Amino acid sequence: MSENARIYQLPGPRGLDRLDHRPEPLWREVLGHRLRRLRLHRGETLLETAAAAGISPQYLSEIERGRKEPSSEMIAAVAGALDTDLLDLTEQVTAELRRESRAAPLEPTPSRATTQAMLALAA
Amino acid sequence: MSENARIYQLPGPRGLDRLDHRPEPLWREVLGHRLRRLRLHRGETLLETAAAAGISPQYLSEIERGRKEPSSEMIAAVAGALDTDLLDLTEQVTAELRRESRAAPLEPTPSRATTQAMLALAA
DNA sequence: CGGTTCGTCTGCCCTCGGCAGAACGCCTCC
DNA sequence: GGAGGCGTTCTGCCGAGGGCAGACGAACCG
Repeated sequence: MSENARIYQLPGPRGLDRLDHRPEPLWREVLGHRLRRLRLHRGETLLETAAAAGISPQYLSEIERGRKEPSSEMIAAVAGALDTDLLDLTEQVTAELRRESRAAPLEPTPSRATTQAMLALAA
Repeated sequence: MSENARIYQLPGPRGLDRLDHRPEPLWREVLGHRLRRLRLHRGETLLETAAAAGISPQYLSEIERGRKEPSSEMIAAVAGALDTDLLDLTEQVTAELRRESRAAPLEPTPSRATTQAMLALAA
């Protein structure tokens, strides 16, 4: 549990709760976000999931943070390691994108303004 | 319309109607398939859509055939050229994956056996 | 037949995927 | 306090492959 507490102390909600500020986030961002969510939900470390997927933990970290563009085989490998598949993943990515598009209206919602203020403080 | 007639005379249904024989197809295959469907539905050539997306027609062809792994920015650019977005695309990819998973039960369906016979003849 | 259009093949430059080692932050223990 | 362990991110770098231009093949038309 201490690991989870540590995770929540990471730099900011941006890594976990906010995607990029573009009109629409990029595929790798949403995907990565979803993969991290799944991994944390299973209570696994980068090391464990990466090992199960046959990749390095460093690389999995970058995938989750949308820093690298995983190949389709990599996506499949990580999905397998998380006991899910491409169908589930794309479904969840779709759901997340839908949530995002609803959460980004022309007028800022209170939680959105709060998040931006938090980001300004962090910067 | 002659262009469409020509398209249907391409090497086989595999390019358009059958994805890979793996338990689950790869992301780039389903995505590419979907992108080609969209483009053809709009009656556009590779040249037109590629130009609108700011990429080469050769490259778009490869993306559509699942030969190359497009970056997230490329996916967004092609989506934009096809007047769609990532949300729509992932939604359709999900739908297609669902269809695929239903179309691949343990016992072969008649259409599946027919397709395999066709592929054997083509090989 | 030659010309045109469309899609695919091929070779290649250069960007970035994927890794290993280093660094960082946090926690526990002595 | 320091040492050690753990989890994650940073950094540098080799080689895989993204993306392109030119060539090629198939189909169609006059």
